[in-house]
Amino acid sequence: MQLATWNVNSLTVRLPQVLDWLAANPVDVLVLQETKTTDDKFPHEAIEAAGYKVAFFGQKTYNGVALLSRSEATDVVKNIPGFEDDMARVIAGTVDGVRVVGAYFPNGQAPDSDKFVYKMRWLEALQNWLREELKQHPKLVLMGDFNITVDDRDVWDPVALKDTIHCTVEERDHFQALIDLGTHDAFRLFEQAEKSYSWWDYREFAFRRNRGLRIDHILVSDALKASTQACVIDKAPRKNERPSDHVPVIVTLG
DNA sequence: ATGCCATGTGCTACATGA
Repeated sequence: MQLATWNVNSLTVRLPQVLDWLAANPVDVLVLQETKTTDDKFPHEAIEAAGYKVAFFGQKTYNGVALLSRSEATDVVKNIPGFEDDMARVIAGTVDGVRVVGAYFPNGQAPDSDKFVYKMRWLEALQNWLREELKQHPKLVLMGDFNITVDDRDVWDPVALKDTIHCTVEERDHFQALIDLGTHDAFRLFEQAEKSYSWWDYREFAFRRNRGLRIDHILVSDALKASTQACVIDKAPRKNERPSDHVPVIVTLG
């Protein structure tokens, strides 16, 4: 079973690239972030024609998430239960016995901003919900755009970016709290090339210079760790015309 | 210190992203 996550930065713009990518990478599950479209405009027919069931949860202009799967997802949940949120950031469902949680974590803007306070509240709520989800569904995958670098290996210039957004101790402590619930950063279960990133700024030729961050992650629960066979970042779509600034991350479960 | 680019809205500039 293969599962993937991709922040597409507007599904309206990126739909042809998503369909091309799925044709070349026929994963069983793909979660999308930043679809940036309302549910009435979501391109579900094109996705279904490509052989995928799809659950989606969006809003105008910002955010928006989707869960594409070969088998239809059951027990679909949108956003974090009990956490009041104007923003469409989470979609979860059970696919082939695996609980899949796709999430677009808040950006946080700057460590001294109101948006950072919201990010911390959101992370706290996610952690509390995930603790319960893991009890219900030991086989769980949390994946998406975390907007957090796990450690300095995930940062192209850790000195210059020390304590800036995505690199603060507070954010990394929250990431560790998710790990402490009984999950594993699938990417680091395997040997990886140095300077592996999942996002590069559109400006300053950041991709060509490999000035990026690894902020898109896949966490597999304890019960899935032994069957986790590979985790890779697919940089190829970043070379497309009009690329997303993020690329897909893929995990293979045995 | 800011914009550098990209997206959506729709204000022919602004908010947001990371």
